[in-house]
Amino acid sequence: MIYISELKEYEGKEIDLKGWVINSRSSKGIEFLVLRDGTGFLQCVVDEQTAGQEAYETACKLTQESSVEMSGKVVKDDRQIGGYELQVTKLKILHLNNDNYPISNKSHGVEFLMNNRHLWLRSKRQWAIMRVRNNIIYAIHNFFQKQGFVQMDAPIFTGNAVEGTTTLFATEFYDRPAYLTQSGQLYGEAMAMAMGRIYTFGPTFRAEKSKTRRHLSEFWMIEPEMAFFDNEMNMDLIENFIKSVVDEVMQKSKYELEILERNTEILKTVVSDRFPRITYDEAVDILHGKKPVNGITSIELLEKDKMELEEKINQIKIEIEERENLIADTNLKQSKRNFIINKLDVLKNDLKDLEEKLSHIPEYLKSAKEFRYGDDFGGADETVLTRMFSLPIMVFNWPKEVKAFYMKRDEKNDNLVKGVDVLAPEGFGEIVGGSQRETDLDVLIQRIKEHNLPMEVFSWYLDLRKFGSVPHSGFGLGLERFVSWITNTKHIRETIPFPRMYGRLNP
RNA sequence: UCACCUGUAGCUCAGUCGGUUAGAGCAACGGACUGUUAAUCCGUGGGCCGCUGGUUCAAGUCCAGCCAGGUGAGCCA
Repeated sequence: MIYISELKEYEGKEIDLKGWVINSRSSKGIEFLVLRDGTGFLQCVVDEQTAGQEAYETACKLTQESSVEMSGKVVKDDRQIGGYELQVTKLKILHLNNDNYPISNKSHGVEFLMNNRHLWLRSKRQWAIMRVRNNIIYAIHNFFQKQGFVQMDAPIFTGNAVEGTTTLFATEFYDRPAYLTQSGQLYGEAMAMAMGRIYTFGPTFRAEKSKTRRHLSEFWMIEPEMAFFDNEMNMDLIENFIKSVVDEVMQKSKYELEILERNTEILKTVVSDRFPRITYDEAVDILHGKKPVNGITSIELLEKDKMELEEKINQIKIEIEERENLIADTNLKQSKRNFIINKLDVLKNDLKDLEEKLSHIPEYLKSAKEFRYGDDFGGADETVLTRMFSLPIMVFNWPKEVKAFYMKRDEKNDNLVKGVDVLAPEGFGEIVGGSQRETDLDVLIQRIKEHNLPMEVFSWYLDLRKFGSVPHSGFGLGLERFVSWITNTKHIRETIPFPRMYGRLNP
């Protein structure tokens, strides 16, 4: 058996394939079947003349997502997606679907697709996202393993909230209350003191009732932790890591990124250009419009975006009016009229989207202008900041109030901690949060008290500062947010096979 | 938890000022067409207008409550 991904080795040869029919088109005496086999997509032509009457009649019976087995000749054809097509000589049905396949080749709403997630995964776009996800996971392991990091698994059951801020999923552990982990970091620090450099790669749970395109209740996180690393080295590692993964994925997932219509020019600059590194103070100045980037301030850029949007909206409104005048003509042929009405629906949807975008801009402006020094960045602020750059940006030196207790304070300014957030461009927001960790026992005890955290839970963690305490740093990367950005998928729910989010436990 | 938006055929959506028998495209089914790319063209079937109550001579349309979903805020990766 041959897979579609291997076709270029079999040009002109007769091969056997197995797969599912995703679409069929017919003409008299000729049937076009689009086949998928998990490795790719291929148009198969069943011509009554060459394949024979029996195969042709079988082909005519086929319904969407029926499974088949076929033989045929591989022919180069530049018009096709993969560059090849199959001229079928033999065709056998493995399973003919009696019921209609729910997901058609037309548009569907999110709720319907999510209810049919188990079938939706077969669709081309979902297939491509999952393949890229796989290559990202592989590239992540590759990067760390090549450098000698040790992969470790942190426990999923935990006794207490690590940071005390987020809501955890409560469960039960032999009649005792327990929680599902929200981070493996503290355990990662312990392992780093044993192994030098480690990384975790596992599930993380947050019981936040957020319903946004950036949140999941269950997601996968990569958390490296390195002994003898300060925050500078940490930032260097983060940047090299992201560059390396993006580079590898671009090489391995060319076809998938093409299906996803990903602009790879931006990804190329991610690999080649240095990421902007700005302090929290500088980020605030940018938000306030005091500090221009590439000759333009945030306020000016937003005003420009607003004008461009308004122009587009006007254009669409004119188009809608023109078409409405056309269908007012009662002599118009019915089919022509329907066609125009469909086009109108599309235009109205576009208009709705653009108007929604436009309506957010005043919020962005307000949020940016009125941002209070010392606060954490909200979604609107992140959007404004990343809009200023085309590369991921690293924001470092944060006010201690908005960050976790374990972050190392800045020797030069006691109000700041050595944390770093990486914000992905193109509106994708925070993908990495990291920091140098506090190494001083007394300072750490003080911080735990300040954050009102239960001291007894941290006794083993404090041991790490009692015995051979060393400077160390680490970070956490949200896998699904990373996949969202690389694949240019607006909603995080499409980047994991079966998302668990507020209001969604099935399928 | 709060704010805004949505719920009409299997799917995506129209439905004007409350007024006759509820509309289209796609999908399904039947037919035409020998190279289609979400093919096209002709035809057929398909409805608890989210649920409950209210206003009215009359409700898909107006009002209230509930349910479900979407987007954002908070929180975060």
